[in-house]
Amino acid sequence: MTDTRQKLIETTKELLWERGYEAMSPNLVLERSGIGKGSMYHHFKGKKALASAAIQARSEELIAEFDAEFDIDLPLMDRFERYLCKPRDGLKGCRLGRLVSDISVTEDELRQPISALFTHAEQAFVQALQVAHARGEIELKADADALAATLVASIQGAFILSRAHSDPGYMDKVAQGAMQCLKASVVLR
Amino acid sequence: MTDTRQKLIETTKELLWERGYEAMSPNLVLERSGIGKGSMYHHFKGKKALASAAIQARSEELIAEFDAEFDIDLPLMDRFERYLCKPRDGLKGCRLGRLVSDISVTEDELRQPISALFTHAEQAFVQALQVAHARGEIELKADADALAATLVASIQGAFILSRAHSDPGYMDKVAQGAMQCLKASVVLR
DNA sequence: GTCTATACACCGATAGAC
DNA sequence: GTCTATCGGTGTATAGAC
Repeated sequence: MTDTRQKLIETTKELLWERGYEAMSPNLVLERSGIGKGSMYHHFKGKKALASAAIQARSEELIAEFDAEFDIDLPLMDRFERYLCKPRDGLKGCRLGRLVSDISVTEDELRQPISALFTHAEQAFVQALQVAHARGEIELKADADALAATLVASIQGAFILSRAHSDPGYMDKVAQGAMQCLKASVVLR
Repeated sequence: MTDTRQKLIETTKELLWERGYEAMSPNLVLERSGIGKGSMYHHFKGKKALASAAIQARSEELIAEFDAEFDIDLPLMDRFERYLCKPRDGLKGCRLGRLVSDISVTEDELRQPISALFTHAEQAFVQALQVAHARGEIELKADADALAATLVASIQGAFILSRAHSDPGYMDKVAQGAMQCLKASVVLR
């Protein structure tokens, strides 16, 4: 059934988030989903194919989520604040970003959908800044490309700090810092 | 010999950097170092103890490295620039930061030396900003704590983006962005 | 399509000779 | 202290009945 396939993907998404690629095993997926081994290998060639489908699905999901939150009719700075300061569970890590530490992900082409998500966010930020600038609404004290990458990086780094210190409060702390930096770098006219 | 012990730690540091904790195995350490299994288990109780020693050593090393680069007699902004823009191999990831994605690291107390490194850097940044502020050398447009955390997070995030895009150029891009943000947030008087 | 049984490699760890 | 041999467990994958 396509239902079985979907359940395998959902369970794999969960486990990749919790444990990353290396520490996630097909056996765990089967145990948690209650699906049998034969079913899994009927739908997917192996662990890598299963993870690939899950990562692809997660990427599409997060891109849609991003658009719903950022690509919206609000003043520029409100859009950034909405994105930067939205609630995130720092201790769990980024659903996709956490995976790039796994050697099997960066070596294979499993990283492609992760790259796509970050590219999407960066481009949306650059676009928003450039449009506002072209309209004469803002003056930029920083390069739009570099600023966009830095904002995305800040959030990813916030997850790292949260997990390192085992303190979810770092998400807000960094979000505040990033927001203050952004306000200092973008002069409204 | 204490030499064997040291070689085990050095090899483990390398492998933790390359593969993280989950994907690093004692067998790999032994193979690469040419040391026998019995030796390893003579010096260390097990994989976790070996990794713990390696992480502890790496943390001390990176703290010393940080001090040599940042805690230095230069103008404030030069010190930040020195730290933010120093050459880093983005594709390899942060020698310690990359480990917090591993569930075994964050669950156990292996994360303690990693937390210590980040705390050290954050406090040094806060200290530097506060001293300069107290001396009336700068005016701060952002909270020092939040700014410090954001700078550290940016670098960690830059590693994530570099690996996700498989593009080492993101290290410089984010460093530039962070530097511009910093300059916009810290007004020299 | 789904299940159980099984194969085979590797993992972390131990035993015991030297 | 160091080595080799080996253990029990688990990971990924396959076989083959239903």
